[in-house]
Amino acid sequence: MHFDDKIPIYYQIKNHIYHEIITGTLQPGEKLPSVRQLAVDVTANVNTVQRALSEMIAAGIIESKRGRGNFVTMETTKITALKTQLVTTQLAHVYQQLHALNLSDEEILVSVQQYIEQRGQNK
Amino acid sequence: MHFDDKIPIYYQIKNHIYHEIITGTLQPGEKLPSVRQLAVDVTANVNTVQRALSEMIAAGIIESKRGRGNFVTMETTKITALKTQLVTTQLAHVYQQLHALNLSDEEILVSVQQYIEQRGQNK
DNA sequence: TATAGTGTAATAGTAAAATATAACACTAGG
DNA sequence: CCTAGTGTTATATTTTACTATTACACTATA
Repeated sequence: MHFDDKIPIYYQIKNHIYHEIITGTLQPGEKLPSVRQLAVDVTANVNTVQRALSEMIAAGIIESKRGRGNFVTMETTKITALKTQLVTTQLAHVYQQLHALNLSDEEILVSVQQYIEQRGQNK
Repeated sequence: MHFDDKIPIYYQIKNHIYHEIITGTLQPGEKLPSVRQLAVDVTANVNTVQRALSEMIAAGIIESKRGRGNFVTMETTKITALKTQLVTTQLAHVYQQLHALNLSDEEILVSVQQYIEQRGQNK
């Protein structure tokens, strides 16, 4: 797995798994790979994976069953809530950043639109 | 200055000064505060500030004159190029993230629009 | 020419993340 | 009951960013 060296690995692992849950790669109730297997998958240490998992367990997205494995929550409301939370975080961040670069609300919207259009052409 | 503990301080300082240059708080050719003063301003160490400055110097945005101070480049083309580069980076990042959350191009655009609208109301 | 202000760099120490490794606790299945 | 597979935890070590401190190099000016 590719890591951004400006962000803690455990944090990136957490985000990675969250994405898999939200996109349905990991279904509600599904068992995750074992922590040892996950460590191999993402090329990180077991303790680092465990730290990521611990936060997801604390957030109620993952349920841990000792001796059996880690499972995605069956409460789909939690998952949709997670998605909106992540989306909002992203929007707030980019808005704040572009605003700090002196772009008006209108300019922000247009720049997003243009980025998407231009991106469609280069494909 | 407020720091995000998930991102290196020197990196945040660099971004902070870039923003000041782009918004015109720091004009082309203008002298920056001394490294020691900057360290006080942003509540960080001189070496950390210096690391941020070094990268900006390497990027050609800041010119360093030993014994005199650090100065914003007079080449305004470099500054406008920097702005577009920073904006594009932000757009690419948020697009990639939202796309990874399974949002279509259309949904991304709408969500940005809604975020801005809703934000206007809460003010 | 002396001095204050500037950038630059080196050293040593601290803190946090990540690693390697091992051990412990529990579960399921043969 | 034993064993393999699971989560959990602990220890020691390494790495990196950051800090504190000091020293050096250069510039302007009183």
